[in-house]
Amino acid sequence: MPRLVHDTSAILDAAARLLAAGSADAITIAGVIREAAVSSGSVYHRFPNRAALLAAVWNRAVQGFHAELYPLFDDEPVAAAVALGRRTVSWCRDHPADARVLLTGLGSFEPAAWPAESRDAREADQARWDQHIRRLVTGLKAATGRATAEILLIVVDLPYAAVRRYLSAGRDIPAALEDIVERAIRAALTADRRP
Amino acid sequence: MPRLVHDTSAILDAAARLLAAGSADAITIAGVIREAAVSSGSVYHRFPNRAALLAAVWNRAVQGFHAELYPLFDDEPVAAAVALGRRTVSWCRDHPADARVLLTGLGSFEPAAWPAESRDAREADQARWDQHIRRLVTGLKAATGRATAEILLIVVDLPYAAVRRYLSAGRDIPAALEDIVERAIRAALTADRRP
DNA sequence: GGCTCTCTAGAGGTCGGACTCTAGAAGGCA
DNA sequence: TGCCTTCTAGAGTCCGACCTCTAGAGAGCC
Repeated sequence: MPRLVHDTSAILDAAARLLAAGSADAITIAGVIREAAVSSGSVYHRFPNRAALLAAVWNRAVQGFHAELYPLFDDEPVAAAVALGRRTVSWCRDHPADARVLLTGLGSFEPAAWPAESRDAREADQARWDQHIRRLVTGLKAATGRATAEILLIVVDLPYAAVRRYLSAGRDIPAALEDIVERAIRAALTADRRP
Repeated sequence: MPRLVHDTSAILDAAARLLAAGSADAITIAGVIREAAVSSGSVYHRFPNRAALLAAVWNRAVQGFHAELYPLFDDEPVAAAVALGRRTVSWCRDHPADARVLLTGLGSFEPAAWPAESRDAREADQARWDQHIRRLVTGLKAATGRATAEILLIVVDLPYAAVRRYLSAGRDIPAALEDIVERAIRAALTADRRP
């Protein structure tokens, strides 16, 4: 009988909680079994191995994040950059566990061991994301005269840096951080450049 | 007979290399034994356990980094902030393995399990570093009117974000990055603020 | 040469985590 | 009611990592 006593997302939630309490290697099958109060049979019925579980944790987090940001790319370049920075901050505040997953970085999730379908799903989303970013960079080059490396620092890396300080320490993200990020992005994108 | 066939720093170098190839949990005693071509007896003669080895790897990296930056705090605030940003970039280029150690973050090195003397050494250096940062923040508040959170983002987190993109991907840090970081810091610290 | 003391080599003990396997619980359907 | 099919429980195997322990190598000193 298809009973489905346990919810798959509850297992992923437990894994994300373990990660928040340590590193990605804190996500062990034994740990998930304890944290989610589930048997090993239930875990292995859903995920063929630990790598597939890690892949599911990562893909769920990154797809949720991207889905919230995609609509913001439609705006005019500088406005889009500011909106992306602000929304990055607020998304991290609203989804601290998934934010910790992204902060940890793909490399810790052993993507080389993932099953093919997890890898394909990730690459499909990554390609779509990269395409959005490339279009935005092109627009910002025309609007501000900055080079690619400079734009990526201001638009992508700076909001990441803003939230990292608080997420990695387990502290709440200050309410003023959106304004701080916006000011920094605007200043770095629009200030006069010295000769 | 005090023979000292193996150098302790060679063991730490091997550990840093293992970290660069993966996460901090890639630093296993078995891995160090292989990577440094050393017996387990030699490792445990120097370090009572794995936590002490991790502590030595972390402390060596962070102390080397801080030692290079301390002299730069003596300058006038905005100039000091710019110099710190530039030197952070160049230090990471010159010491990629240690830069990867710092990038990984203290939390991955299980500081709770460290022996007391490693913990004391870390806290002493951290206190000295915090004191320098606090003085700089005070100076920058007076010079620019920014709040603490905004200054920390611009001065501390932004240079970190600039190098992270390249270090985590294992790519070389571009020669232009110092200039990019300097422009971003100056712009964010000195631009007019909207009401 | 003998003695000491530091350091090394490497065999094993122990433990925890990944994964397998089998018995069975329980809804839907004839 | 009895069968099928999905899902669960949990015991058990295997493997790798941390750490211990002992025998001994080799410089310095008498």
